[in-house]
Amino acid sequence: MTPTPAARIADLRRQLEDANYRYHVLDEPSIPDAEYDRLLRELDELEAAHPDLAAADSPTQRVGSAPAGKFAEVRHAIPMLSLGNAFSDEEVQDFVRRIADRLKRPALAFSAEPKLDGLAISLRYEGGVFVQGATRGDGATGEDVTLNLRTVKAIPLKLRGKDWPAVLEVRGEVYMPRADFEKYNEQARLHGGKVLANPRNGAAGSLRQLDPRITAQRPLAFFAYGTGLVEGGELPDAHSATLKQLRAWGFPVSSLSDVVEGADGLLDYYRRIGEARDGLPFDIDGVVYKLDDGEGQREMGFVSRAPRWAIAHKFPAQEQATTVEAIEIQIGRTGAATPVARLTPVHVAGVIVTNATLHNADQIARLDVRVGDHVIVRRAGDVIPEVAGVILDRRPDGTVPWQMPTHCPVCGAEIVREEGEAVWRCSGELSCPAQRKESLRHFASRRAMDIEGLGDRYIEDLSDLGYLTSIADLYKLTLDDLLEMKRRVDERDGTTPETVKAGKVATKWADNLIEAIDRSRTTTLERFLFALGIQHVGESTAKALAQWFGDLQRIRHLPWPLFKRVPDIGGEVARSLGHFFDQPGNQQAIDDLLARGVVIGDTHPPSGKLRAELGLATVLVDLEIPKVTRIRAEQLASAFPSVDALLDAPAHNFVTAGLPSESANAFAAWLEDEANATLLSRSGAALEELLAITPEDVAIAAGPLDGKTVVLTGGLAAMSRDEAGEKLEALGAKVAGSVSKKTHLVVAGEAAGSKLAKAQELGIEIWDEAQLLAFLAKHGSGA
DNA sequence: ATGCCTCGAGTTCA
DNA sequence: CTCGAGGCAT
Repeated sequence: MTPTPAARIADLRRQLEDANYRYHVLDEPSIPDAEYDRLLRELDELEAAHPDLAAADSPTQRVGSAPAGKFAEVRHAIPMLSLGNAFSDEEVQDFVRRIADRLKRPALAFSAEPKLDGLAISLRYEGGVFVQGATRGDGATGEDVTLNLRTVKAIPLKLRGKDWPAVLEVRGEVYMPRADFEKYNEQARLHGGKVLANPRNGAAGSLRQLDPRITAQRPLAFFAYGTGLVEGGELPDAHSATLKQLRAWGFPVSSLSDVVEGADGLLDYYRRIGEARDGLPFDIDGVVYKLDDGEGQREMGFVSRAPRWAIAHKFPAQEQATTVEAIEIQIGRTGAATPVARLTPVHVAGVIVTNATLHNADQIARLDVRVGDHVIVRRAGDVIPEVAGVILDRRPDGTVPWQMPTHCPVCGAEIVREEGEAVWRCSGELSCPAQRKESLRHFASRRAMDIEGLGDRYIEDLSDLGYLTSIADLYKLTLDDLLEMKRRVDERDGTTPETVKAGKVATKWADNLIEAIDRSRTTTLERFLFALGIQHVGESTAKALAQWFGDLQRIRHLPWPLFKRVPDIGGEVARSLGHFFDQPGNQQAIDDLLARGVVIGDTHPPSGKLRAELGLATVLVDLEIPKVTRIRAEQLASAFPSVDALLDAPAHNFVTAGLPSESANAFAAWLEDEANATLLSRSGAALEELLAITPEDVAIAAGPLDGKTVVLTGGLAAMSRDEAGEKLEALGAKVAGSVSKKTHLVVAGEAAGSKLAKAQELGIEIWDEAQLLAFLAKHGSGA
């Protein structure tokens, strides 16, 4: 028999409330989401059909409709207190000692719980029904956000069980679980909505929405941690028992809450939670300790607005709010204009942060960071601070969206962006002092020419005073130049000249620098190529070029298409190389370097592999001639004996060679261009030259690690990672920078991080340092 | 075209 | 370390 509507409604409400309770309080979902939605819809329809049976505490009534004009003020009957903070073990021990002294009791039990990074609120229940919710505000007065809080499913609209006080105020924290925060932002980004800065701000912003329907869209959750006013009923004396009671009434209470004894117990709890911190589904900024027994609490009382019986023990902050004082741009070696936020200094995770990169203009636009904004700076797993988001609620009036300047702040040249690229670049090239300095810095760096002692300061001074205009000038510097420079810097800055102060010792740095420069004169081809700072040519590409071509003279005059024969060099990198060597200034610099004594020690003939790769057909393909595909190139190569024959041939001969007229015409048209014809001619000549040389026999002794890809991570004690890499390469291994499916072996040193985790995930063989050393020793290259 | 996998480039602070 | 993008395999 069908139940009466009233009975069905009551049944549905009970089922839905129960599902809510199991989901949010017990953390044990009892019915699938779809089933929950179906029941909710059925209840909604029944209530609509029977308005007389509607009720404010029905699960359908969480989302009201009309947006309120603004929030009313709510005076807290019992103020919402703030807590004292402890940042060190000593402060916690002091806290415990103070209580023990005053209460004359040595053994003290504390209720300890994680301190959620959310928003403190107070919930008022009358007769077991939720009637009002308010923010903490200044502690005495908050804002009435009842309608918004009703949408938070973890907050019961009606208490469970029985024997609840006539009036009950429950205090707790509204927060946004991390996973939901990520999911929400992903959606927001996808649909161009507002991205939340972090979970805490997400929760705060959501509760302050004037339209509860918006709040209902936000994934908010709640934990209860205490009570306020209680009338017409009693709560247990101990805090831990109160939490238990709250849980029974239907409030979510953190399962991490615990009762511990004494200072040692507290500190142990702190460490336990600290270790679990990263794995928790929500953000916490510390733990809270409360004296567990109520009588003791009453005896301890308050200081101003904080209880003497409780304290918050904070973790070092991973995130901090600060303000953007300016957004400046920095010009890199390649001219890349990187915006950097100058911040009001803040402590984040142990260091003072004043700068944070904003990556590029797109990133700024995405976050909409403006000068004057309050922002959140994060120093997460890694070391480098970043701006995680903007606190829009606190944006001052009159800010304007940031825009990339049109001209370089250093040299005044235009700042331009290549089609489809994310980075803007200063077009000043080497006429831009910033780019020149960065080139010098790169040239002198450890992995390039390795000039010890030529730090940023000297590069700055030497180039500002005109001693260094190009990298080649380095090898022209004399001791006198350095001393003169130093004297002029002292004069300029008004500092006391050290030469006068300390006599002979002060010239030591200059001697050392001259010697370091001298030492760097003897180098390897790969270091030299890397040091030149050619765009897209890093260590790895420089090494490949050195191995394949073997000689700077060959490389510096090579037409760009031939670079493409080297694995991992494609059109972009090849063109970049060609462009670099086409600049007379660069060729001059190379001549100067060689003339001033730079010696490249490891010149050798091109590799045999290169010869195998070379041919007229490949050159034609590499030239990227429109409509000339591999097949067409091969037809041309077999019909014409040489490049010269191609250049002399009339266009119709291409058709005779077998090309369709479309390709033949395109090729002929391409050849019309003088520059193309020259490039083809030069490529042909280079090809013949290379083929004429007997290639180096690449008889590589079979190493134990041939064909294996190895990744090094973490710190090693016996040697540096670079050294270990060299030794592994000597045994035939390819040393890669990141772990992927293709990695065969990961060597994990001290404090290995994400790469080790990834290796474990992929089930890749992992060695510790001892295993590595044993292996190296066994194969004759011990430490 | 699409989706890895690498490499290059840029960055902070003590 | 992270992001962007070049190179290459599918």
